[in-house]
Amino acid sequence: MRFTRERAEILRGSCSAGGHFVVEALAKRVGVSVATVYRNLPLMVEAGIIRRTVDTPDGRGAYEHVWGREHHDHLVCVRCGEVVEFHFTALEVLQEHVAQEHGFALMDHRMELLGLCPRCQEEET
Amino acid sequence: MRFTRERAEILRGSCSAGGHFVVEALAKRVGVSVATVYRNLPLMVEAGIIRRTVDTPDGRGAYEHVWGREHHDHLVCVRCGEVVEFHFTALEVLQEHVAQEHGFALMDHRMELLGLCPRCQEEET
DNA sequence: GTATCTGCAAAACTTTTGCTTATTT
DNA sequence: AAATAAGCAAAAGTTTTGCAGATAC
Repeated sequence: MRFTRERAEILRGSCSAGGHFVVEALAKRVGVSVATVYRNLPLMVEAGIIRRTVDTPDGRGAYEHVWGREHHDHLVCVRCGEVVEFHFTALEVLQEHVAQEHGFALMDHRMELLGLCPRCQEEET
Repeated sequence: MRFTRERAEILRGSCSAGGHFVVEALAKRVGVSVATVYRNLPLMVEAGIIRRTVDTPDGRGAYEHVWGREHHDHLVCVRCGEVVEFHFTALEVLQEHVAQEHGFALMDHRMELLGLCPRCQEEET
């Protein structure tokens, strides 16, 4: 496993822009081909540096950089698309509880809360 | 908004097979073109009859029928893909709490717990 | 009868892959 | 030097769309 310029760029690029990205934009931003990004993403996901999120309403894969960051989940505004990160330990404790109740060994989770952000609620008049 | 044979088939078909489906399979099963399924899904999602889930590890859109069913979320086995539905009110209460804390008007959520199902844990020897 | 819907085939996109050239070690 | 990685371009998939013919109302 080599440490190439492209991999360095992908890592660096995935940190900026709030850590959230879609493949095409990232590739363009850091000047690496999409093929290379697509080939490397699974490795980085495997390595725990990046994880796949579910943020895009359209079908595109969205990812985020999680290297050295606290785990968090997302609040997403269904109107304007704003994404707010949150972390709430009690939720995770209950998730663990549910998993155990069903005999599952919990490894990860994905959670998105969908609603209207404060700004869009006002415009909702 | 007309009630066509195709729409009836899509609704009927979305109930069977455990209520979970991907578009191509549903279309084939009920004998309706994929184009028609794709055109109708958004309407049915809007109507609250169907919702988009996140079950497929590959990029395909997965859906489930939720008409008259209790709300639930999913435990997914990362090895064999088994899906178990669960509902745990306390989790939802906390989600509402988190949303309010950020000023969001919560409308929906998606949650998947990923882990190893009991059977795959045994084989994990 | 007319407005709405369906199916087909083409188009638009996203993601994967084969192969050649470049680069890391 | 050898083995791995990148880029390009083609391929494989999924989802969307234009249009002609069919259908519900």
